[in-house]
Amino acid sequence: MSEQVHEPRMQVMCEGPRGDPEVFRSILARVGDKWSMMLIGMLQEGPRRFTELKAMTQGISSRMLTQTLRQLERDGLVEREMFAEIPPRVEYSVTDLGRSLIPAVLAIAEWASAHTNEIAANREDYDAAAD
Amino acid sequence: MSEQVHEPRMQVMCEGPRGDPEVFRSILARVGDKWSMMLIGMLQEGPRRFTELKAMTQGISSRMLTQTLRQLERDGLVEREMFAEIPPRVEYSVTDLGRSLIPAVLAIAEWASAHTNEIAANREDYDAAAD
DNA sequence: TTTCATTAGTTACTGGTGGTAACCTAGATA
DNA sequence: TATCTAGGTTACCACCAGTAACTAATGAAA
Repeated sequence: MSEQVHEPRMQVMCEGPRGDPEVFRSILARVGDKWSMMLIGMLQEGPRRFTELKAMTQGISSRMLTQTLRQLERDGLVEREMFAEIPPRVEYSVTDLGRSLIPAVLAIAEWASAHTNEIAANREDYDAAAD
Repeated sequence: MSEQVHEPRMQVMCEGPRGDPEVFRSILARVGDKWSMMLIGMLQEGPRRFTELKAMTQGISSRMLTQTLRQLERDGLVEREMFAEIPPRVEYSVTDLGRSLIPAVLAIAEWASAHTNEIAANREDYDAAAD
């Protein structure tokens, strides 16, 4: 009776995807993750070594870089190739699946970029109004 | 010399947006947030009261609902209207800014939905390979 | 032969935050 | 007097993102 029917396109946001909702959530969380999408962006240009990525991603720690790359690898968005050399060499590259994610992320990133100042202003107003 | 030039469209993901990078980051983080986009999706159909939202968003606690709505309000994505009645009545609605975010989020959500099973399989393979 | 440098990490620790359960307010109702 | 309602707040705990420091293995340098 009081049950509302969601628009079909919104359903994916509210009710759930075609698979496990928890996996779905974790994918969205990965997009919002501080480092993940930055790394995917960097790897788009070609394979990179651990130290290169660490240098490009200024501010990231070894632990966070390892952790983020491992998660991306686990999801199949990034590939890791290890060479048995001394000193060790490891190359990371983005997979086709990872590449296919980029346009969608770019859309969000561009919205965010376009509205960053507006939102910053909203926050200032809100905080200022808090008497 | 060895400096690589990023594609301009990727720049927004790696280097930064047109505004404060921290604000930009926090916007991406909000998209990845467990509840935020779900609430925006629900409010798209029209204004909702606190208790309605709590019932629709199964699993959320009062504290988390308050907190998430406050953040969305602070960013200017959601509006809060309070009526001086007893018992109190509060209505939340999505703003134009909030509405403008939806298509971009939908693109991500649809990618996630389409690849949920593939990624779940990748994770199983990865975990199984961990000897 | 004792250092040092290099690469790709790991380990111990800590602060912030997501989440639960219990409580609060003010008036109407029984 | 006790209970119900709506829309929260408070006290509390557990987990996890993030930092700083350390490590393994080897070749080169002194």
